[in-house]
Parts: sequence; C-alpha cells; structure tokens
Amino acid sequence: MTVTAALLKPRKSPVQARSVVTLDALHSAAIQVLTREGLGRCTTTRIAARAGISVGSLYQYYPNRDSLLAAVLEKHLDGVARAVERACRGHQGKPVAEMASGLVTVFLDVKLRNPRESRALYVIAEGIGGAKLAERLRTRMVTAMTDMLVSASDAHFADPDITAAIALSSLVGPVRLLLDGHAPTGFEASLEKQLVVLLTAFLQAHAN
Amino acid sequence: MTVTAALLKPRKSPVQARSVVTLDALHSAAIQVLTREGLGRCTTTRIAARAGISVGSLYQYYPNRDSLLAAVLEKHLDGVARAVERACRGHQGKPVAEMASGLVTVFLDVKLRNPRESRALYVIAEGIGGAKLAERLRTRMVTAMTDMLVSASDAHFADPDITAAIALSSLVGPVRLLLDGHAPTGFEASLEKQLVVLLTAFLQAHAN
Amino acid sequence: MTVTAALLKPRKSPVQARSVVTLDALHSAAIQVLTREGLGRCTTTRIAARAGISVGSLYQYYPNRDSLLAAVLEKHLDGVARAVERACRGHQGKPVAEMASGLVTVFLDVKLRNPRESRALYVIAEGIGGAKLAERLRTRMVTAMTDMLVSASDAHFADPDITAAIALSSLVGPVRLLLDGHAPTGFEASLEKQLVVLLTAFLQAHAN
Amino acid sequence: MTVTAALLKPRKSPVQARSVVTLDALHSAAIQVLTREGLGRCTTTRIAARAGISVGSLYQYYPNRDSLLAAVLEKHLDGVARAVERACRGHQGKPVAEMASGLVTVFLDVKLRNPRESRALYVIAEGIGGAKLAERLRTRMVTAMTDMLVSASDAHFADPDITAAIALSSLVGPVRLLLDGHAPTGFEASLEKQLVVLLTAFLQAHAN
DNA sequence: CATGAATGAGTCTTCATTCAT
DNA sequence: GATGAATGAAGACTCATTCAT
Repeated sequence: MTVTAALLKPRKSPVQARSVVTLDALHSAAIQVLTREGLGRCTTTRIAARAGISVGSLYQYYPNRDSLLAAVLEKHLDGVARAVERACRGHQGKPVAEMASGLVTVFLDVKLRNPRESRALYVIAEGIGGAKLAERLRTRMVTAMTDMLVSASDAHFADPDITAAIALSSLVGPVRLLLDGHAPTGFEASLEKQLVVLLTAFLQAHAN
Repeated sequence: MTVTAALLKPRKSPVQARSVVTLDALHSAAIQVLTREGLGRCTTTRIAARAGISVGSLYQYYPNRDSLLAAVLEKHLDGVARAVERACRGHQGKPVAEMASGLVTVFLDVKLRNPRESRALYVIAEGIGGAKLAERLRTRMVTAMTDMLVSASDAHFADPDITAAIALSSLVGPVRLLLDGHAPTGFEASLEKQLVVLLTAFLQAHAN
Repeated sequence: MTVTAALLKPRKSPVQARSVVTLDALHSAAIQVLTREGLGRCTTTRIAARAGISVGSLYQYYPNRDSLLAAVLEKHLDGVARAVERACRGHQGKPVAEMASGLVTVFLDVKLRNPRESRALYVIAEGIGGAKLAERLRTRMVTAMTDMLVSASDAHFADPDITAAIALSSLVGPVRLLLDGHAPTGFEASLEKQLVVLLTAFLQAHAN
Repeated sequence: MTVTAALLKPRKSPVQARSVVTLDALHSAAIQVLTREGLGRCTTTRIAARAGISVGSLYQYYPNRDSLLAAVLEKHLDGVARAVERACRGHQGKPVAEMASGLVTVFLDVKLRNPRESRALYVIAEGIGGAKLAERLRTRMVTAMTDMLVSASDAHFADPDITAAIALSSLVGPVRLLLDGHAPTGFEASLEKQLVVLLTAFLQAHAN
C-alpha cells in the first residue's frame, strides 16, 4: 500500500457500535453538505456539524478531508459493484437477452435508489482522486460481466472483456442524464426499456 | 441573460490580434494546469503564470476564475456540438447504419483529437456551473440527431428525441473510459467498430 | 434586522472570559492601528497582529472587517450616548444655565477621556456605514436632550427637538478641533467655559 | 515645501484652456465617482473614465491618486475660505449681530450650494491627509474672523482668536447634520435663523 | 476521548502606477 | 501627447488541521 493510499484509509475500524453509527452519520452528512452547498462549501467543519460531532472527532475517524470523501465514494461504488456482481452470477448460462435485462434492472435500481447521493458522488469523484477508486470498482464489475458473457447459452464473444467494458460504460451516460435532470420528457418512463433494447441489441450483434 | 450568466462571459472581445493570442494562451494554460495539478490547484495565479502573463491581465479578459474555466469548457463543447450537427446534416435521409457509423466517427474524432483537453473538461464541468452549459450543448446535439433520425430511409422512430438522447449519451461512457486510460488492452483499437455495432444495433432495433 | 445590519454584528457572544479579553484586545488593536497607520493601512492582518492573534481568529469574532470597525465605533458612541442621557435625566427641571453647563461637562468628559480613540473613530465613521450608526446614537441623545429642555424651569422652547439637535451638534466642531490638535494656544484651557457660554446663550435666547 | 507636499501638487499648471477644462472635468468626475461609488470604489480608472480621458492622461495632471483628491478638497475649501474672508472684510466695524448674521448666511450659502460635493469631501478628507489641508484653510478663516471681531462696534473680545475658532467650528456640526440628511423635520427651514441666534447670542455674551 | 478555538498558508480579486505603441 | 494593457503587491477572507483544555 502506498503512502497516498494509506492516507485515504479510515483511521479506526468500526469495532464498536458507536463508531459505526458515527461513520454513517458522517457519510450522510457529507452527502447532504455536498448537495446542499456544493463541493466548494463542503468543509470538514460543516460536515462534522451536520453529523452532530466536532471537527476534532471527525479527524478521529479520517486522517483528512479527502479520505472521508473517498470513503463515501467507495461505499457507494462498492454497493453498485456488489449488486452487479450478484446479478451477473445469477444470470450465468442464460441467453443474452436475459443478461441484458437483468443487468439494466440492477444498474438502474442501485443508481436511482438514492439519486441525490448518486449525483453528489460524481462531484466528489472529480474533486479527489476518484478515478483510481472508480477504476478498481469498474474492474470488478467488468470481470463479473465477462464471466457472465462467456457463459451465455446463445452467443459467443470474441473479446468478452471488451464487450463487457463497452456494455457497462454505455449505461453510464443515459443514467447520468436522468440523474442530472436534463433528460427529455418521458425519458425516465422509458429509460429501462430503452436500455434493455440497447444492451440486448448490442450483445446479440456479437452472437454468431 | 441573467446576472450570473453575465458574470461568466469574457470581459473583452478579442478584436485585436494580441488579445486572441492571449485568450488562446489562457485557454491552454488552464487546461495544462488542470491536468497537471487538478482542479484544486487550478488557481488564477498558476493559470496566469503558465500563460506567461500576470494575474491582473487574466482579470482583464475574464471577470473571475469560473468565467475563464466556463469559457474553456464552452469552447470545447461548442466544437463537439458543431461537429455533431454537421455530421447529422450530412446524413439526412441515409439508412440508420450509415447514420450510426457517421456519428461514431465524428464523435470519436472530436473527443480524441485532443485527449488531454477532453479529460480536463470533465473535471471543470463538475466544479463550476458546467451542468448548465453541458445541457445547452447536449440539447443542440440531440436536436440535430432527432432531425436526422426522422429522415432515416429505412426506419421509423416512435420517440426520436428519446432515442437520440439515449444514443448520444451511450457514447459518452465508453469514450471517457478510453480517455481516462482505464480501458482494457485492445480497447482503443476496437472502440470505433464496437460503438458502430452498438449504435447500429440500437437504431435498427427501432426499425419496423 | 436587515441583511446588511446582520453582517455588521459580531459573530459570537462573549460568553467566555477569554472571548471578552480577545474582543477587547481587538477593539484597542483596531484603534491603535487606525491612529498609527490610518484607515488605508488598517487591515485585518495588521489588526490581528497588533491584537496578538491570527487573522483567522479575528474572523471568528467578526464576519468581516467592517463589522469589527463598526463594533468599535458603536461601543464608543454608545458610551457617549449613555453619558449624555444620564446627564439629561439628572438635569430635569433645572434652569437652562445648569443644563448647558451639565451637558458641556459630560460631553467634554467622555470625548476627551480617551482622545486617541475619539479621533480614530471619526476616521472609521466615514469609511464604513458609520453614518447610520452615528444617526441612531445621535437620535438617542437628541431625544434625551429634548426631554430635558421641555422640563426647563426658566424657559419654554417652541421647537425643542430642533433646538436640541442644534445645541448638540454645535458642540461637535469645537471638540473635534481640539482633538485634531489644530486649536489655537489656550484653546483647551478655555474650551469648557466657552462652550458653556455658547450653549447657555443659545438656550436662553429661546427663553421668553 | 516637503517632499510629501510636493507630491500632492498638480503636475502641470493650467496655462492652456484645454488643461483647465480637463482639470475641471477631473474634479467633478472625482466627486461623482465618490458619491456614486464610495471612496473604496473611487479608483483612478473610474475617475478618468467618467472624465472622458484615459488613466494615463490623468497621471499627466496629477502624480498620484491622492494628489487629485487633495486638489478637489482644496478647491472646495478654498472656495469656502474665500467666501468667509470676503464676508468678514465686508462686516468690519459692524455690530456683532450683523457679523453673526452675515457669517451664517455666507457659510450656509457655500456649503449648501452643492450639497453633494460638500458631503463627498468629508469622505475624502478622512481618507487622505485632509486634516493638514483643512487646518490651513481653517486658519485663514479664523484669522479673517478674528480681524472682524476686534473691529466690532458694540463689543470687546478678550480672546478674539479663540472666540473666532469656537464660533466657526460651532457651525460645522449643524450644517453637516443637514448635509447628511439626518436632521429632524423642519430643521433645514429654520437652520439659518437658529444659527444666527446661536452665533449672535454667543458673540454678545462676550460683549461687556 | 471530545471539543472547538486558534492558526496561517493559500485563494481570489482589485487597483495604483507604468510604459510601449 | 494620449492611450489602455500589463503589472504585481496587497487586501479580505476561508478552511484543513492541530492541540490545549
């Protein structure tokens, strides 16, 4: 683990119930401050205040501001990755149409479950070294998808990892459009169906 | 134009040759500082220094830091939008396969022409009121695409604007993956082909 | 309370002993810097330095520079107003000669007790929204004087509030002359007597 | 002449008509900017712009910002002093009642002729070394008044210079009250009469 | 352990002044 | 002479981080 990486790790493990509670409070406080005030005004003091603790205590849990934000981001991305992995395992050996449908469903589910949080994290990700984190989690998801794709009952993929990477990343843009509230009228209603069409068509195009 | 919008506008028009040069220097300086130091360290002083001018001079061209960054972003997005609009006009009445191919080619072309700049702008967009700008430009592109889609010789679209919005946004993720350098080996080589497959399959799925 | 007014209020109440000390230190530091360096050089950094604290700490007590200066001004003016009010109450029902004498005495007393501070505040008053403050305090004094005048045992005033306003303001110039050190030799020695003569003559001129 | 004094002098004498015009334009531009924007925003660039010339040209006439403001102040005070001196000469040998009346009339006349300008100058005076200037002009006026007082046909003054200083300075406060717009209703209407009463009573109190 | 006052480096922004054109 | 772009020192203010209580 590099020095930089070490600095982004939480300081104490949540062995005690209180810690877990505080950690959670800090996470949601961070997200609230972020969405309410913007990254510029998202200060440690404000986060601590909203979490109901003192700045000093915040530093008991995280060595610095960025590690807190990174933890929030990681927690979110980990949730997304877990959900995708589970879905992929659950669709092993199925036809690609089912895979596409299953994938879209979970993806939308985790991303839209808490839209406010999802949006806040895009902002965090740019501000800190979010790219590294995002990549690690993306790799997990692509791996899981690749495994699923190669098991498809009705298709064969020449470059399953590349197909997986494209398929996954192609979902990101449309979802973000919706989260940002910039989508055309009727977009949300048909988003899931459209994305299923998109993914299914793409995956079937590789079937021979 | 709102007050806020006014504040994001350049201060002086580049009527003189020198101004144009300085303006360009500022733009690329901003991009360099951004990619080299990150948004957090992208200060007016550093930008000015890299551009070879004084802070004072920077403020002769832009009323504040955000207006400079916004201008850089807008210039880039405007270039993308123009290219997409031109491509859409050029594929009126063609079959959807050609449309997909033309769109992907143009999109990759403008986005990858200056990868460093493209990446920097993702960071800017989050930090400032980039969402507004991005939406305006996206609207232009979606409009152009919608017009193109309805003219397709071999397909009919029930909701062409939604199809356009999804099609366009589905390209964003994969391209960014490449720009961020997180793509699997061989990704770049096949990206264009893959995206053409993706878009063609999606559009043809709507054909009846 | 308007927004502007709110911005000129101290940030934290001096509930703790330490705060009171720091607040006092800031006030006298401000006055010292003001008289030693002038309003132009009366910067937050310099005030903080002279007060023996950091700029950051200064901003824990006042939201901005002007609110600090305004507080200093208000404290001074409030002291003057209190003294005048007390004197006015103490001379209810007396003949105008005694009123004049009493008023001049307290006025000189409070203004000359700390000449350095008195002078500094003229400078402050111009720079910030001192006019508003000054007016409020002046109104208090004029009101108190008006009450006193109407109770005079040997005179009747047709427009007691106007008479009060003129009487009070006529003292300002001569006192300031002395504070600024521009008075002729022997001025200070006879100032009190002269002002008593001035005020008495003026008030008696209204007696019928 | 000290170095400081030299720096506050205009750079070129208005030998040419154009210079006079420009100088006047600068003076009123300064006053306008001052009243419209406040001392803080009263920059050389803005003054020059309002005067219709360039900053560079401004520096052709004054070596620095303060010398310009000082010149504006001096011109105003000189006007006041001249008027007072003339009035004093014109009332030589008259009874004190006439002197008082004449002085008040003239003082109000010059101060209220251009209230906006008068007010603006209080602000200037504090910001720059206005005290020095003010004192010089005040000395002229006190001298003229002293001469007048000693010639009074119906009174003898033990300390005519002190009496003059007090008399003059006692007018300042009331007039400023009016200029600042903080005077009670009916104040302006009766100000002249009241001040005549004030001064007459004061001067006659010295008569034996 | 918690607290939150104190710190001071670092940001943006302004503006008097100069000088090349 | 006139111009106004360029300069950069200096000011107000913020905020991550520390540490005495």
